[in-house]
Amino acid sequence: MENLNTRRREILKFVIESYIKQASPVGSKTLSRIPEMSLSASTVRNEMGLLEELGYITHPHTSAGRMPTDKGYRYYIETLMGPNPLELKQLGQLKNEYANRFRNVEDIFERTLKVLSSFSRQTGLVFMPESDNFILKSVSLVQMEGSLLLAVWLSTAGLTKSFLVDMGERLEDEEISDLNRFLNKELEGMSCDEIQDVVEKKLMACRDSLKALYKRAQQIIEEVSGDITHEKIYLNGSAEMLDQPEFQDLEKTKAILKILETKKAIQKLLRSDLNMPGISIHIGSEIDDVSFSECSMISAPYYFGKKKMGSIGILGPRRMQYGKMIDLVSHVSEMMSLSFKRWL
Amino acid sequence: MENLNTRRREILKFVIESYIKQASPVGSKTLSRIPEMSLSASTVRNEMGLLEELGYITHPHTSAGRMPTDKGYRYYIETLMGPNPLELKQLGQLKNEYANRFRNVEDIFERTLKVLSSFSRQTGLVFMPESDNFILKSVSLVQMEGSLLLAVWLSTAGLTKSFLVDMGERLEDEEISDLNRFLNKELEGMSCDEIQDVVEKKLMACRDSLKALYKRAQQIIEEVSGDITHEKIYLNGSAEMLDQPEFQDLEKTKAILKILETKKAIQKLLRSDLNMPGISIHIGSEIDDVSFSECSMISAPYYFGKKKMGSIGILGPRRMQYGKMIDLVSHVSEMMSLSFKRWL
DNA sequence: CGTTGGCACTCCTTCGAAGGGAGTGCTAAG
DNA sequence: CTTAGCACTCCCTTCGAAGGAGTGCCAACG
Repeated sequence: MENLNTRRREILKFVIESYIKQASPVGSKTLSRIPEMSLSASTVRNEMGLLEELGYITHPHTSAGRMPTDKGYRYYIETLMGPNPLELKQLGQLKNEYANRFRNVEDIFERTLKVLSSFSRQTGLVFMPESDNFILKSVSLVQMEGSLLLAVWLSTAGLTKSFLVDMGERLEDEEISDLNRFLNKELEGMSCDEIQDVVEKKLMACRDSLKALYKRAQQIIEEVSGDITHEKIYLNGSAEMLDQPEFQDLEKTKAILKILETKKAIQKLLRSDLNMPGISIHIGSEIDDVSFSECSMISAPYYFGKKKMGSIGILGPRRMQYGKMIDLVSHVSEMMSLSFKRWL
Repeated sequence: MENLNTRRREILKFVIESYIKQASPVGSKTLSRIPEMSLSASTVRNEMGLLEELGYITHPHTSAGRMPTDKGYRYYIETLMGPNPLELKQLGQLKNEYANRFRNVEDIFERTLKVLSSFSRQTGLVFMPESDNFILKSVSLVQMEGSLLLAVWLSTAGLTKSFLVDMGERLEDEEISDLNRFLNKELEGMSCDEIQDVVEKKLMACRDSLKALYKRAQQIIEEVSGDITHEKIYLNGSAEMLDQPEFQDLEKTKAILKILETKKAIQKLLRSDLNMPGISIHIGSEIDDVSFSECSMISAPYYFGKKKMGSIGILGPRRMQYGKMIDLVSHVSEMMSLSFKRWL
């Protein structure tokens, strides 16, 4: 990698930054004109030829200027790019979005999604994995019509999920409240997986006087089974980024929109990013779906307390302002994580 | 309206149906070729000229065939269109999607959205209005860190919403369960609006011995205020319909996608449709946003018991198979409503 | 009088050729 | 090593011609 001397790095940097700004290939003449680099177009051409040979830049066709490759972008992000944080004003607005206390977790997710898309003007991503992160805080049972019972599960993070369970016969009010107490006592603080695995043993061992209760409890838990949480992913703001010139090609754009709508590919990527520490960046074809060869994605985890809970990110044209976008995602993930602290 | 004799109606019908199928203007020669209508192209031309004068069809330019106007489509739907229900196979698949019992309301919404978009291959719409439909079934209070209490509100329809409330000081477990019982007893069966309006009077009048409890209750209710429900609208499946030829124009397509993403316009339309009985159809410019001049929307209400709860629908190119689509929306709304019956 | 064939006309679409422009690669000289 | 010059390549836009589809109108026909 280190076969680039200062001048070549300068040239590469300028090519990339100019391309990010202008969205059109940059030629040798343009470069020779900038005062800091007092070189003739011809010299620049030689250097650019070399940079192309090394795979950092490329040509759409013979008589066009140069534009960065994935490798070029990556080198730029890792080595060339100076600090380019959000402007203070933007950062202030961003903080403002998280200034009010949130009354429930759903609002945090919603706000985060909106913030990501509106500040980046690209597609915002919020991902919550199917997880052992679901730690049961409480269960509450509500009598419904006939033999039906509604079990509302609440996680420590404040997420609720309800299940309608048919108990076979209508329970007495008192039986329900006994059951309620019992479930809460036995299951509180357990993770999703534990509830399934351990519950049988634990409940099995309970005192004979509670056997009836135990049977009921099992009935409920069976119904709920492994389905207390499931992966969720939210996308927003795809339309606005379509104004970028890379989305001129109707067919390609449609393909991207279709894949975004299924959410699968993005979901997979965010899931694997969760295993990485810190911020992940995928550039162009590094996203394995061909349709995204003109896109990049930046993601970062968010935390519930000390525990990684999920990840957020943005997806936009490969030609994006990486510095600012990385800063954005990183700030948002931090502020989002902070917002959870009331629930701890 | 009734200035159309049989032959003209036949011609209009054929023009519309052919245009729906082929997506390109239909000329007099095409019409004269069909055996049922043994007329010369010239005669057809005369009739078409008249139909155009009456505003049922139009010309993109002099040397193009005819295509329906909004008025033409409406006349077609209301008068010309024969019964054109879903095929039995499709209907079977549709019913199959609702064959399993749903374990919670969110699943019903999710499934419905998916069904609408996948069967129509257009954008599916599910709308839940901010409503007096929220009838409180139960509240459950959960102790969180410090002085925080999480209040989980459950509606009769099985929707939950949670609110984190700062009580100022940490409550005793017993106090919480008293409060819990109290709230449930006093508020159960009340609508969203009533909770706000009546609660003060009702709680005010309570026995002195409960005054402390009352104060606490009020604290919680204030926090929750009018925000127990808010309007929700879900869209899905916009990408697939972009394959239709009307979405060739990139700029127009972008405009549509942008407006779909804000959801506002659609939301407004669905809201007003709720006041109509039965199925609503909006054709082209009848949707007041200009971007939708090439689109139509079909919506129908769904019921929770006897009560209108919200509406669902589809949005697609104006050139759609109205018969089948109306049948689809109507079946889905019915099946969705049926799915709620377990909660009643 | 409704129906029909004929015909001129309009307008869109496609195609290819021409011209201009931008940028390159190579070469030779400084 | 750097630079100026130059031929070359390829894209993009413009333009006009050709072809095609469909109309509107007119005159003739039963």
